[in-house]
Amino acid sequence: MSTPRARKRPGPAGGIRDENRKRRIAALLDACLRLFLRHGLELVTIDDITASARMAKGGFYRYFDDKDALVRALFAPLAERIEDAFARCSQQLAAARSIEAIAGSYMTLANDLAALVLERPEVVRLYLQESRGAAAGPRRPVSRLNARILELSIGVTRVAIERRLMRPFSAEIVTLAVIGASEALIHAHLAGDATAPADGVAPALIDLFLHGVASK
Amino acid sequence: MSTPRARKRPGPAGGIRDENRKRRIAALLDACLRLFLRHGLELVTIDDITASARMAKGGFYRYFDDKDALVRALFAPLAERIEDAFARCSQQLAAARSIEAIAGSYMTLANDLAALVLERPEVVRLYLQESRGAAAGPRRPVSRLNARILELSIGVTRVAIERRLMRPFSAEIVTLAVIGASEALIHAHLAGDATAPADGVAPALIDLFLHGVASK
Amino acid sequence: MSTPRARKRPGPAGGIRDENRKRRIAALLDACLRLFLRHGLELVTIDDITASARMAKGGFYRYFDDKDALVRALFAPLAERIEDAFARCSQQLAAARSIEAIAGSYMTLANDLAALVLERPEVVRLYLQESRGAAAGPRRPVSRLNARILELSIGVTRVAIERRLMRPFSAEIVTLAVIGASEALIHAHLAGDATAPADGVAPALIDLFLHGVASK
Amino acid sequence: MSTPRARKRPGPAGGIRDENRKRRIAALLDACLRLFLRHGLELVTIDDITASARMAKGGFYRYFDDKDALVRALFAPLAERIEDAFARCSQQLAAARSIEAIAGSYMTLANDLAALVLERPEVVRLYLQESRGAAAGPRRPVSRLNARILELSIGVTRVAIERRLMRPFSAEIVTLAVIGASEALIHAHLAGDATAPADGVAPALIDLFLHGVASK
DNA sequence: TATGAATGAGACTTCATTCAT
DNA sequence: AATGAATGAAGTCTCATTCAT
Repeated sequence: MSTPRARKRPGPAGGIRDENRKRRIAALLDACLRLFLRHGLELVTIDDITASARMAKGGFYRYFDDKDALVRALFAPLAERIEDAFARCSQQLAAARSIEAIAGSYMTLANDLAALVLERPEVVRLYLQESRGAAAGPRRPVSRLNARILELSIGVTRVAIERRLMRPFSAEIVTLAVIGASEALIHAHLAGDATAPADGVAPALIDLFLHGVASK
Repeated sequence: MSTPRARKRPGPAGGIRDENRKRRIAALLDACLRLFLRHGLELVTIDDITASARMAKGGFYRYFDDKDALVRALFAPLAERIEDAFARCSQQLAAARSIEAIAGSYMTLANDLAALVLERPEVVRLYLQESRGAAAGPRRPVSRLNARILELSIGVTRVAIERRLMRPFSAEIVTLAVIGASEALIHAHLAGDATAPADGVAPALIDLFLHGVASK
Repeated sequence: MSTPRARKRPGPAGGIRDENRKRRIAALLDACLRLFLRHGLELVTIDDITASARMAKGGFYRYFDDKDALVRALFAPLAERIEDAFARCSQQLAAARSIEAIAGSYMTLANDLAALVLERPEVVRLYLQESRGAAAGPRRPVSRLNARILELSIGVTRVAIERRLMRPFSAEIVTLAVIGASEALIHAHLAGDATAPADGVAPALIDLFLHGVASK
Repeated sequence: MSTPRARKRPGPAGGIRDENRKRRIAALLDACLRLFLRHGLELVTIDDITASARMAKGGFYRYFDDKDALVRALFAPLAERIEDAFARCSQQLAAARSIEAIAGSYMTLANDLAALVLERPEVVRLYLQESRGAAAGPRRPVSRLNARILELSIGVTRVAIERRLMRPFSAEIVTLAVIGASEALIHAHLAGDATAPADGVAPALIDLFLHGVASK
């Protein structure tokens, strides 16, 4: 999805220079992630980022063309993992012949995404923070990812409805509801909100969506 | 040296000057709402706003101290209406003696909030766009409103659980799920997203949450 | 030296309108004097002045073309009184035939100027505050007055030297020394400086300049 | 978000970058000194200064936080030299055992200050121009220096009176008179005033203050 | 006539980007 | 290759002056 500024890089891949390069890119991504979380994408300046990464301002432009490129690079691994998770689910769904196999496909997707949240909580939290904002300026790649997730999700939901795993709701409505609810819970959890419970959230949410809240 | 902002205005209330004043404030709020929706709070400049409202740059500062004040003014009516809606619901809940009365209280709340969405769709959409962003800069008042809504919602959810209207879920989990799902649907609807269905959303959502999606 | 904006004024001189006019001009001069003393000529805005005079901003421009005109009007009476005092002294000097008459002329000048300090302490203090500043912007009239005082003073000093009332110092040097010393003392006194003695300053200063400080 | 001002500079001290840095600071101080002298502290804008120093607007802020900091930097060497001169005088006074030694201490002070006037005539002239203005805005540091000089001067004057070098005048009065007279003469001299004599000013002033002007 | 609202030039300051060292 | 200094466009805000009410 994004590539650091292409230049002739001296030294062999994996050599000292290449290592330095990777280390600095990681430092920049780390720094901007922390700052973006606290202040939002727009208010953070290149100066803030390079200072936080303990490098000179000019260094930034060796690795990224501008803030947009940085944001793209920040979310690229997330986007890739998400694409992979949905692709796996779709493949399993296509191959599934039993109700159990279908349900299992969804569980695989849920597990893959949950794993992603556990592995990259900050990036996920930043995604949740920014994904609903206006698709302008440096937030554009985040908005694209948001739209893509919705698109992929509606796809797998349609299958669930077609296969009668689900009552015949509108796929869009169910998808938006599930995504909205999940995102709200994940966000509250990752934001360290005191009101956010930490354990048993996933089973409760699944129970809630499967059987509803009504007390009978 | 110094310039106070609020002064006594000339002319009678309702006179031409008072009218002008109201018209210009409305023009500013209108303009910024449009621009905020398209570009987000941070990227919109005072220049953009005054140009869009067809007034001189300096005019802005006669009506608002800065962008923060503008944002506060933009969301103040929304916040007030929301407080009122929850207050009404709380009063009804306190007075309710039957299950039906309790359920009715929630319907009242839902209707009040739905009416608000219909009456001020753009402000609501802007709220949804910005509410999850970092609580920094001009977005702070929006974040406050966001926290307040969660707080109020958890309050009414607790009652529903105590009164056995609901299976014994964690109030936080249910609240976050319902708010998240509702917001996602409202946002998709208001954003004019092609994938967003317009009609029957509310009943479908209620059905979904009450009885779940499981096909049996 | 300066005149309020010339306009056709309705009503008879001394009538109600003329009275109002005078009252408002006085209020403006009063207000600006207070503000100029505290903040200096440049930092005070028209807004500050009209607010302090409890009138609308636009009112200022009915009476003065701009801040320069205001400053001119503020110092005009002072300049006039000073011209008069020097003129009187010059006349007396020209008519003086005895040493005593000459010395008396200087005492008259000193008394006239001292009376001026007592009658208009604030304007005098403002003059002292601003007179040595750069002759730019609204301070120009003050600088002119400063130069004029020096010119007039050198004139009367020359006479004192010619008439052998004084040892043959350079008139410029003595004049600058006397003016400088007097201004410093008056300024310290008017500024309410704790280190500034209030009584017996004039006799001490005269003694000092006549006979020196040397202890013999 | 935020930008700290002072950082560690690259390159060795005395290297090209360090030299550049010093050259630009000097250019800024030079430019502002010229402009301040002509227009006064308040009327000179950062734009004027950077244009006059032939650098970009934003460059100013790499070296100074704002105009106040610039003024402080401009007067700092002067203030330091003045403190030193008074300290030297005080030490000599404390060690003096004879009338001649005491008088010599004052001559040392006078010579030190005169040397300062000769070495930094423009800054001294600016000091004289601004020192009596209102202690507001960017002029505050100048006012502080002014007060400090008076304080130090009164201190050394007291000694002269206690040691009977001087007739028993009020220390404040004599100090204010001497400072006022000296400043007026120095200012007239530095301002290149046609009426200001250049030579023999100091001896004449000393003679004047020691023995007075009276012709016998 | 009096009021204060509107205008727009201009001051201060920040910051993305380029570039000398 | 790395650093941070220079540039200048652009944003925030102020204020003298004009003008509608």
